[in-house]
Amino acid sequence: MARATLESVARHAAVSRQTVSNALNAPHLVHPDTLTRVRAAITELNYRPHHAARTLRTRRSQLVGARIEPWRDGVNGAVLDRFLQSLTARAQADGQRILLFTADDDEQECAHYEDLLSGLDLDAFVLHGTHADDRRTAWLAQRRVPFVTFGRPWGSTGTHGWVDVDGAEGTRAATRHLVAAGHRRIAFLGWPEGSEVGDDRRSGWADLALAAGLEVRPGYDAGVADGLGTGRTAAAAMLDLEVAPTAIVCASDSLALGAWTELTARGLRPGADVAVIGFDDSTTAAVVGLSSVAQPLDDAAAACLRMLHDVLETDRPRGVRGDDADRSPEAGPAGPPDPVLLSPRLVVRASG
Amino acid sequence: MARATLESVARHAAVSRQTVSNALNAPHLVHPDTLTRVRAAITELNYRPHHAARTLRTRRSQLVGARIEPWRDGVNGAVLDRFLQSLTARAQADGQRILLFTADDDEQECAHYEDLLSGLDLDAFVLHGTHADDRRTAWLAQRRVPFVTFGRPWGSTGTHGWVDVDGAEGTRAATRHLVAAGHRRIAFLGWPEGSEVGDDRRSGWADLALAAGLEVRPGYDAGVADGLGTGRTAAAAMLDLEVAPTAIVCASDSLALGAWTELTARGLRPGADVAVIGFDDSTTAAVVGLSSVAQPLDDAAAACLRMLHDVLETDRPRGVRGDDADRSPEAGPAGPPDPVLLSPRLVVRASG
DNA sequence: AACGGTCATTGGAGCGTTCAAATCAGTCTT
DNA sequence: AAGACTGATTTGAACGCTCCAATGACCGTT
Repeated sequence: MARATLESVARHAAVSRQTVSNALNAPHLVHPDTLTRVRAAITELNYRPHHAARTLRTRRSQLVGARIEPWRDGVNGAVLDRFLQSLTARAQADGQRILLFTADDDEQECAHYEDLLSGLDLDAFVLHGTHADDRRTAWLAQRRVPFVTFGRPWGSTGTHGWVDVDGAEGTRAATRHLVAAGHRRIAFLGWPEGSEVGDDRRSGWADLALAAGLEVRPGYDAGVADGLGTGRTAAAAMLDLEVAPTAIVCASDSLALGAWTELTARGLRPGADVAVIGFDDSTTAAVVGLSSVAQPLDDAAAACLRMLHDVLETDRPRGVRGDDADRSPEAGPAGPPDPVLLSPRLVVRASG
Repeated sequence: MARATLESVARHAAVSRQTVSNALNAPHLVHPDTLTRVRAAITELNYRPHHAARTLRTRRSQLVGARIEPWRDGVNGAVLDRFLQSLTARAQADGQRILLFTADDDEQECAHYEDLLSGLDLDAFVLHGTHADDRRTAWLAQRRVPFVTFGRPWGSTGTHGWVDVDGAEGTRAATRHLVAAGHRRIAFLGWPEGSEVGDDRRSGWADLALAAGLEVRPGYDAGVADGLGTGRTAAAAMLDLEVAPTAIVCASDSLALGAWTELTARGLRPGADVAVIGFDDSTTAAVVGLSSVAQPLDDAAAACLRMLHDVLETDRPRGVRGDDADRSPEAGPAGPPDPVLLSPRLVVRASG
């Protein structure tokens, strides 16, 4: 059976091509009676609009590009994986699709943008892992390509829409929870200074430690590379202090699980003897009973797509070609959408 | 600057549209001198073929669909993540792109196939997580849609191309390694019988235990749901046996890490006192020093795409429309490509 | 009864590409 | 020297869709 086209549906419903097209894309333009007749024909012939033909005409592909990472560390990899999963599900519900690509660095990523834009007419991109002076956002903004980032534009004056999870709020909540449980000596086990995400998470702990007048001793603030091994040795050093902390807030589950391992090795019970709270709520944390700060990845993905939707609406009002110079005046530049900063959720388990 | 088209390139090189098209798709048809001239024009105008237009004409989109999982367990999720990453990279190098979609079950997945095929003209699919009587493969095969699976067609007589990793070979290698190290009482900690992948991994251990005449006592073969907690309790039960095993081969890293945790809790050193070997080579395994069987995911992805390439070549010789009935005779049905069964690699670390 | 106005619908054109057939040299046959 | 053949290139059509301008039909107003 040959594929159904607008033409064949039109013949079947005794109307014109354009009316069928309108029934699909602008139902308010077509008479109710005609509408039902057309819709019947559509289902009967099992018609599906042909994506490529539509793209060719409208310059909209309903495709959103997302980079998949070459493999960072265990924790972040899993986070991206879950984010992508949510993104795919949300986009799908909205008639859009996620197209994957890889790149070794930001420069190569920009080159891929070029390919994907002129070759596949991608509508937009979702970036992640933003950092200060990110050339990717500059590249896209300059060319007026719609995009949003999962991750705020650290430092630089971001003129684009972004969605992020408030890391400081997460560690603050963790620390607050520990304070409420009676802890006064709460340490922070994070990454070396200089990583934006790490510094942010550290600041939440530091804020509350100051505000609550906690007993912060030298050695209560460690910064090591992410990993179970490094986390374990750093935790060991804390426990060996003359006055050891009674709780440790960590910048990642890897570090927290390292601390957890060290505790159990010493015969200490996480939670009962020394509290530990991780970050990212990995499945491992769930299994061993490690409290952790969970990022609302599904909400983040939804927010990204909602924002993208708005950007696409305001940017190209009604199929206007990208002829630069003369943008339709009534739409205006409209400025970037309001950023979204989501609060993470503290998942309390046995460890704290 | 308006986008370059075949037309504009043609004018610039003083040839016709079609010659430029040929220079790209069938260089042997065009005169060497003309070729260089056209190529110069292409680079000068920064021309990129327009994907949608080509798809509209040729019915080939260069797009391959892959399903991203709604989140299984930690281990399998990571495996899929790494596989997708490799798949994306390999496809990209070959001029193809990976398009993501999600589905709650096999039936819904088939519905998506329909959408993706007639709407987006997807060229092919890569499936994973195959099982006996998989309706997805039946659906695709019946409609003659090109696809390969990562995972063999368990039980059913698969008439499609597939790539898989030999799980039995992995556990066999692990067991062999332990035998070589002098172990005689080697237990297996796996999943309940009935899961195809789990049974396969168990069989490798069972094979070698028989062949090497190992001392397999009651309780040396456990089957529990995947997870750290379940693994730990199952391992505890083994260690409590009157004659405990000196080594444990596991069906997953989750189980192995559970066993590992139980060992350290008892003051036993993994490797020195009781050997433990996991499966899937997770990052956690790497960090804690757990030996594990690594799946060659990058090779698997490459094999999938190579196979897909072959299927696409033989199936639609030269842009032939899918008019069923009259397939070009010289190509013939050609049958499914030879399956690829990859051997996993045992990564030996401190634990065994 | 002629006029402007809204609503529903229509036909033609064009998006950028490839296919199929046609053209036009030049070379080899007989 | 006329025909058949090869190789390089061109032209028109088509893929399925949406944009745009135009067409009637029907309404109320002057």
